[in-house]
This record gives sequence, C-alpha cells and structure tokens, in this order.
Amino acid sequence: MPTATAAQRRQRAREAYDAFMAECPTRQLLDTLSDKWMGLVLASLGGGPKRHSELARKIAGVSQKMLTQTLRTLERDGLVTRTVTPTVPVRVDYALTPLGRDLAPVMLAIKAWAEEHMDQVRAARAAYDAGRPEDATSPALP
Amino acid sequence: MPTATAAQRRQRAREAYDAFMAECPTRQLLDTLSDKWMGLVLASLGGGPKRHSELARKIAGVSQKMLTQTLRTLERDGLVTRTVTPTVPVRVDYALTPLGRDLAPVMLAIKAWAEEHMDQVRAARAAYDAGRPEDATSPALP
DNA sequence: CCGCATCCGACGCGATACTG
DNA sequence: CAGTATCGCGTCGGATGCGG
Repeated sequence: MPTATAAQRRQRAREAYDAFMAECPTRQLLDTLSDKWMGLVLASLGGGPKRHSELARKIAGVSQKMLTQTLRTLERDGLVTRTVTPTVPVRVDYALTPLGRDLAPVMLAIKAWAEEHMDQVRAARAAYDAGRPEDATSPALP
Repeated sequence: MPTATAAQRRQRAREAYDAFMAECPTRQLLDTLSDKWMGLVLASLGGGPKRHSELARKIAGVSQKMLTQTLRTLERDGLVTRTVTPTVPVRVDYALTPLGRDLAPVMLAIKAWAEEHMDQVRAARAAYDAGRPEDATSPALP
C-alpha cells in the first residue's frame, strides 16, 4: 500500500460517515466517547498502563461499576487492552492500543482546554447568573 | 502584555486546576462539554451563526428541548451568544464567542477522529463480540 | 485484589400542549 | 418561530454481596 493512500483513506472515511446523521454509527461512537468517564480514563492511561485500582484512585469519584463499564467499552472498541495476570491475588492491567494512543491526545486536549479556560467560564457564568437572579434558585426553602 | 505571559498563564491554569479531583470545577465543566449534544452543536456553529431551527434541522435526532437546554448552557458558559431579533415571528441567532471559537476545533477533532476511525472500531467490536458469543444472548431459560 | 450480578432510586430525556 | 411547563417512561448510576 503506497503512502498516497493515507490521505485518501482519511478523505473517504470523512465522506462515508457523517455524525450529524442520526442513524450513523459515528453518532453512537461519538456518544460513547462523550461518556462521563471516557475522557478521564483515556487521559489517565495516556500516562502509561495502569491497574484497575490505580485508575480508581487517580480518577476521584468514579464508582467501581462505572470504571469497569467504561473500561469494557473501551476494550470492546479496541482502544485499550485488558491483561490478566493470574497471580494469587489476580492482577489486571489496562493499556492503550495504538488506536487508543491515537485518540488520547485529542481527549487530553479537551481536558487541557477545560483547565486552561476555567477562569473565563466561571466569569461568564457569574455574569450570566448576575443578570438573571430571579430564575435561578428560589422556591421552597427548608 | 508581553508574550511571555501567555505560556505562564497556561502553566498556572493547569496547575491550579486538576480535573482528576472530584470537586474541581473543571470536572464539572468537562462533564458539561461531554454532554451528548455539545460536540455536535459546537461543531455545527463552527460553520457560522445559525438559527434555532437551522440547528435542529442539521443535528438530526435532537429534541427541541435538549437543543434549547444545550444552547442555554453554552450561553451561560460564555461559549455562544444568543441574539434575539424582535421581528414578528421572533428570530434568534446563535454564534460562537471567541471562547467558543477556541473550543470548537477541539470538539471537531473528536468528531473527525470518530468518523475517520469508525471502521477500525467496528472491526474491533466485531472481533470482541465474536470471541464471546455466549454472554450475549442467554436469558430465556426455565 | 478484581469485577460481575442484582436491586432500586433518581433524573434525563422525549412527547405534548400552551404563551409571546 | 422560539421557548416553557408538565408528565411518564427508560436508563443511568450507586450500594451491596458473591465468585474467582
């Protein structure tokens, strides 16, 4: 396969799928990627392979169920590998596949953007809320 | 403001906030950005200002309620502007703010990634599902 | 130590109808 | 055309207990 094909494949792929269409498989994939923990898990694994418990510790607030669920989805989609080492207490490692390593930077970009622009967003929110204090919180106090 | 400040500000921001912490405001922002329709709305508005109905038409499958909700959140966070033209049938236009224009490419990158790698993901899913056909269909037992 | 299955409460979300 | 309000269902997501 000559190198010229790379650009062509990109082009073909972008034409074949359009996430704006409701039934397009891409929409489903996009939804999956947009899941609450996907970004953090991928960002975390971007720093190297991790064990289940390591991830749970690093990503504060995630329940064991959600973490497993997220990891299984990622595994199914070919973004991470799940390696079980049958020692006495079982050891399970998760690592990014090449596909996952390709995606991780993009997810990291969002995380980075959020961290960098948090101040501006908070300012915008404050301004917005100040403009309409009526419709915010009001009803039924204890 | 000298150029040296830009990099410093980035650095400071990334140190001040860490989305891995549960209570960090960044986590909340990240969740918001990961919402089902955020990416598509931002991607759509990246192509220029749009009316409410235009967005609804372009983004197949979104309900009017969700679209409004998403747009209001984006407005509150300072990512889009909402312009009301009080003609007889009211006209409302949405456009990206500078902040939104900064974020849009990142969201587009995810959408593009999904569209470009859909084939590989589908292949991975097929392979995964083929490996464990047992745990798929099972119930229907006495 | 890992993670799967179950139960169950809480919203998220869509459909509908009404105001400006 | 844009947006709000209400209702009902479906799903998500947390807690617990067991199996490997």
